Amino acid sequence: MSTPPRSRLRATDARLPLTTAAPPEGTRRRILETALQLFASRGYHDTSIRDLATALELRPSALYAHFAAKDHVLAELVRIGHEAHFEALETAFRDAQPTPVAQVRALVHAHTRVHAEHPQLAMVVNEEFYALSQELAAPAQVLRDRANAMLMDAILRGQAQGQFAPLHPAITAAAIVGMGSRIPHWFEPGGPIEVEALANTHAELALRMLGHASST
Amino acid sequence: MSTPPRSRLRATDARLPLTTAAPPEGTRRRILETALQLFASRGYHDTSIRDLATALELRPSALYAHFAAKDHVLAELVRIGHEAHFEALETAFRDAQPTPVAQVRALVHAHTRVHAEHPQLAMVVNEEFYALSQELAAPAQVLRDRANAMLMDAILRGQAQGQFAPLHPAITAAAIVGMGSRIPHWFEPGGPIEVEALANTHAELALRMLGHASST
Amino acid sequence: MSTPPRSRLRATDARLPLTTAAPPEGTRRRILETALQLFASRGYHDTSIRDLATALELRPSALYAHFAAKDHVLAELVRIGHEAHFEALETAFRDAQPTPVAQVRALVHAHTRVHAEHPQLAMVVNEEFYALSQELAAPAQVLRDRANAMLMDAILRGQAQGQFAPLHPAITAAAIVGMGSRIPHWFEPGGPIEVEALANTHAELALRMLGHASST
Amino acid sequence: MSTPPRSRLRATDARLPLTTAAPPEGTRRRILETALQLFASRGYHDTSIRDLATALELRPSALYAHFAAKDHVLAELVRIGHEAHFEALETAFRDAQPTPVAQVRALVHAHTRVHAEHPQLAMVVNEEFYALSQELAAPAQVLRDRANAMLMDAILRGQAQGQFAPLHPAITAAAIVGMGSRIPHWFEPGGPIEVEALANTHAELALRMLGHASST
DNA sequence: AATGAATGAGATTTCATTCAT
DNA sequence: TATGAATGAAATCTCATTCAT
Repeated sequence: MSTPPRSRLRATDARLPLTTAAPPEGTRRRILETALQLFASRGYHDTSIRDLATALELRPSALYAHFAAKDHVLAELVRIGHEAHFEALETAFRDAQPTPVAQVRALVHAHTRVHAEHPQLAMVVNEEFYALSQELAAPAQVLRDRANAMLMDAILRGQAQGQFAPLHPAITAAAIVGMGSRIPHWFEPGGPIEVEALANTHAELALRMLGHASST
Repeated sequence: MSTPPRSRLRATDARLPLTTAAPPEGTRRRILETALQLFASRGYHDTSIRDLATALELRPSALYAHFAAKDHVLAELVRIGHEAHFEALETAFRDAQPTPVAQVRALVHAHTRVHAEHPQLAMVVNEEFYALSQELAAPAQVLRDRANAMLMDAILRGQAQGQFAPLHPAITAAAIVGMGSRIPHWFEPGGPIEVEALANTHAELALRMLGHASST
Repeated sequence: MSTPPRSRLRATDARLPLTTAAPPEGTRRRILETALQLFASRGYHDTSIRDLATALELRPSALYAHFAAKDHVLAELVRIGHEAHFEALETAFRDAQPTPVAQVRALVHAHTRVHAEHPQLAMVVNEEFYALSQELAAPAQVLRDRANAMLMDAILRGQAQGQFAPLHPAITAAAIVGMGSRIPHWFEPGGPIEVEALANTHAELALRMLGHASST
Repeated sequence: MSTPPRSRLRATDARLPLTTAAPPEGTRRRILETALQLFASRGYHDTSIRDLATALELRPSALYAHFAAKDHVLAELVRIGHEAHFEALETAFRDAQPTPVAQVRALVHAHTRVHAEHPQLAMVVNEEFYALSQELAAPAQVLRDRANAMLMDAILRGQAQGQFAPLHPAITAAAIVGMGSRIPHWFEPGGPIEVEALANTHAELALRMLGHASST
């Protein structure tokens, strides 16, 4: 933050609610909500403890009653984000018809919804993840790998069963996952595009990329 | 950089050459090359002038004979990156057959090549752009908008001519552009995937997303 | 301060008390007292935050809990000085007989006392005022203008009533005011000249300059 | 100088000619003229070698072919100022009738002229003198003391001869000298007051302060 | 006489954090 | 749970100056 007036934000700086994976109320929750907003719009390294305290109308030292250090706040947000994401994918997968097409559709739909409904969390999870030490990032990394595996697994089963004709499964999977990651960079909640429409469109785009016949 | 031992990097920290849009040699060029590497792997705000000077085996004050301020180094990299990107797209567009399909294929191919051949520059251009003041970012923003317009224009012409059946042109364009932006996050130059293969695959994926008939 | 050994001081470096317009006690008061001494003897621009912190047996960063920036310390001293000066003049004017002669005598007497009793504050107020931005200097400028107006008004009334025969009112006013401003450059508190004697002498000199008949 | 926009100047920043005590032409002269302007309006410590070089359209290192160090530039200006001042006083004294009244009138007239015609030099001589080490200031200090002695001597002779009735010779001398020193703080060359009128007025004010009978 | 590149010291200020209260 | 005061380290940047050219 600091002195030079930065007018452009990376992401919306609206005050968005946290997911249910966060603590329900109290100062700890307020800190997380405010940090989320600041980390998303200015970045972790460009947000100081003083910026955070100022936005909370607290003194910097007060934060240390709730978090051991600045990076623990980020780690908690990253954890919350990954848990919300993973749970959404797991639920979608469990509720889908047990076919690769249905599963990919469900996974991409859920992946998109999470990114569009929680763009700040998605921004922090995707862009500020690398500011964490390996130790603090580890729990999130596990979920990240499992989520990717779910999608890759469905793609490969679909290919084996002849429903998909991917040009290159790994490249295509990266493209599909990336479609979601980019959402907070351009999507505006409350704008002209509905979250549900976006999720459906992304699901169909994924199937098109995979060469699924009926998706024209 | 700071204290906490960060083992994971955001992008390759290999020493990659700059594009021809950069100054040919001398200390200014060395500063840009080194800054590119550091900004790409650790981020602009997590790279200090001291880190940069140390990597260059110079004293911090020596940098100020070449750049007025830290953000001017970033601005120059962002400018170089956008110019290289824009020139690649322009050349590809000019050399392509004058049909929407050929043009989209050429644009996506070029877009992908630039991101895969200059992943550090792509990372800095895409992720650290927001650290610049509006004033310093303005020249790059112009090129960014023009590049997006080139693609969008080809998509809409293809749709009008019946070669494309996009589900939603704006969402699809964002997905296509985003495919490139994500490359430095996962693609390793010199790894198992060739740049040319990646570029061709992305071009075909784009046509599939646009619902181009023969791309199955 | 810096390297070159400066042996000569501009003003006494004795530790003089601040006026009652200053905060009564605490670190903020200590900072102001020490800054006053340093700014008066070495000048604002030649006194670093480190010099100030060293003299206070504090770390430089500790000062920022009390003042937002170095120039805010100067601005506060300038404010205190102007308030003490203006109040002294106002009180003297109020308590004087309502004749121009008595008023000029009272104003010059008070003006002189303030400069002789607070030579460091007078030095900082007169010589370092220009180091402040217009914004920070504004409150002091208002008092300065009002004080000058009080004197000028009395002079012009005395002239209109025939008690004064000034050669040139504006030049004479500048000379009278300047007599006070020069005090910290030569007057030594505790030296051979008493403050009260100096104040009386300056008052009579002012009346002589104004061509007041009985002042021989 | 530096970043914060300082709008108020201590003295006129017009480009005024140097006295004949300065080198006649060439870069050394240009440096002195430009330094005079900057030191007078912003102060010695707030003017950097870079500021000076920039104003001269030279590189900072070029200055070192002409002056050994920054303080040598100031010392030279201080020397020039004191020589011009002392010569003016000496000439005026020599040409005056050999009476205390005529000598005081001549000395004050010359003292005033020098300050009014060279306000920048007067400002630097009076306010930045203290930035010099004792060694560099010594030659100027000699002239300063001799000039004060000339005036004090005339005053005491006039008192002994009954032409002056000073309330306190030392205080009065300080007031008379101070009248001149204050000139650059308020007097504007080319403004409504002529230099000659100012010099005459100051001379009469001095005689009034000294209690000279006919000066009413 | 002037330049470009560099330096070592130091400038002001901000950083995350601690600790007594 | 929060505060005010303080700290040590580090941030960006400027300083006067040097030196090879």
